[in-house]
Amino acid sequence: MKNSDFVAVRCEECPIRHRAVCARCDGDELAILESMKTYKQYAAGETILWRGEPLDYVASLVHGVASLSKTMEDGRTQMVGLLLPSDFIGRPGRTEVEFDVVATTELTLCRFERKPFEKLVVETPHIAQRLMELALDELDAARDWMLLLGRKTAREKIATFIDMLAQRSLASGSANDLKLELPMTRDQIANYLGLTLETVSRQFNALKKEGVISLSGRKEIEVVDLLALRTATGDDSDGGMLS
Amino acid sequence: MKNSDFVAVRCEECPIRHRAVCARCDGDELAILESMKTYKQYAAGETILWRGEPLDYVASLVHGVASLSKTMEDGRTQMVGLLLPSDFIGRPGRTEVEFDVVATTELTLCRFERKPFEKLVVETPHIAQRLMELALDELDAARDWMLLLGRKTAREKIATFIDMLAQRSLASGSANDLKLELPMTRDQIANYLGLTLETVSRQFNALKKEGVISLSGRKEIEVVDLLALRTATGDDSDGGMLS
DNA sequence: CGTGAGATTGACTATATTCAACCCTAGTGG
DNA sequence: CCACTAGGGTTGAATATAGTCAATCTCACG
Repeated sequence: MKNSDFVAVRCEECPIRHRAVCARCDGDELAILESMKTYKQYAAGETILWRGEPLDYVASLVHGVASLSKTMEDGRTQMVGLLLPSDFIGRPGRTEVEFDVVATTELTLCRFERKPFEKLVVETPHIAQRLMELALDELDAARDWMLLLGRKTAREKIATFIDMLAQRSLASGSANDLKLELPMTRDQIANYLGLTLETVSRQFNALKKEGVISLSGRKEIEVVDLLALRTATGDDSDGGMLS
Repeated sequence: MKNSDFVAVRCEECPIRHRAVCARCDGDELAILESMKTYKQYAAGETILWRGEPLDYVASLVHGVASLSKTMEDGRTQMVGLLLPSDFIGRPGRTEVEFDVVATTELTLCRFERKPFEKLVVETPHIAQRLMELALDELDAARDWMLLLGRKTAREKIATFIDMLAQRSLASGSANDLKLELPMTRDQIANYLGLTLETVSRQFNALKKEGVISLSGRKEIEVVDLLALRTATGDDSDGGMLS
């Protein structure tokens, strides 16, 4: 489904109903959220929030992909998070974010005004609990990424990145052939992995030459040899035989 | 104060009373925690929790320093968090940790059995809210560290590390000369910064040669030129003039 | 005072970056 | 319908930065 096809839906039919911040809500709670929400679309490349900008809305990502990134004075940038459908933007008790939030694909947000939402969080343990879980999931993801950034080789970084996309594709139950669409340009992938875009390109083509993946077009990847890919991530010695 | 001198205290007199998970608790809530808590000491180098081990206790770090680290099959390790006094170990809804928790100095924990504590969290919004804040603080710290790991040079990493220690020393109100004690060995610092211990050593001595810091003994550092140190972190162009 | 873990230093190497040229290809307008 | 163009991607050569391996030093401790 293309993002531009998206139209507002009732919460009960929302594709992220069971995973977003509203996951634990019962009917009454959902009705309140329903009355508060507004949808907003963004085009690929558009900045959703600038670092330091006051945070008037919080939101759930309905579909599409967004990135969180930090930039140094001299222009070096590092992506510090990747937001996928059901992920949450904004946090209780903070009035601004200290990174940029950018749409890497077309995307749709389900937004709530921050102030009323914060009031709702206090009154609704189901939402507070789910927010806590989401924050802890992000923390786990950040820590895995720290290991990647600090200790993995370029090859392992690329393999880990592709494997992550593959896992997600399999988990989301869609076609279980391993054809993936890259949600980012080489440059953005480089910023995510702490590499340069040239190194990203070289490693993609090295894996292709070895027959681990195949590439076609700019954003299509197919995983040809999942076992070899797993081995190349450096994460485990058995190439993921247990999964 | 040496850790070994620490003896159990009443919560009201606890050094981390206003920053730990109990920060928002009123007298009644504090009385409940008081009745549940037990103190436990660890020696420097001792492992507090192994990755994957079942989590029977959660705890606040009363004093000393602990580290969270992940290790790859081939032995490469990356520290993914540094725990300072008032930081919390363990999390609601998870029965194990997926990193090792190690004491880098002598330290004292204020422990609670996990099950009763989780029950208390549900019944006590003051604790749940504080846990959320602590989790978000950790998330911010992790993201800053991702920028460091992914994009900073060895020199910038070392300067950032020393600056962080200096900030903390100033903040904790202790003597405002900039003499610091390193809470870790070169090897541990290397694991924190995504470097090798040789590179850590070389960069420390380069900064010393340039007169930015001075070193004496194994763990004593003095910041001689804070402005130069700030500049060397790469974080801002003005060397921190506004602070 | 001796010992050993931790730290330093040096020489060499490897990996990824930098700089530069060139190549696709999707989208545009003639 | 085709040629043009620009943004993204690839490839190569030279370089730089941090890693590796190895020898030596030094401090803190018994």
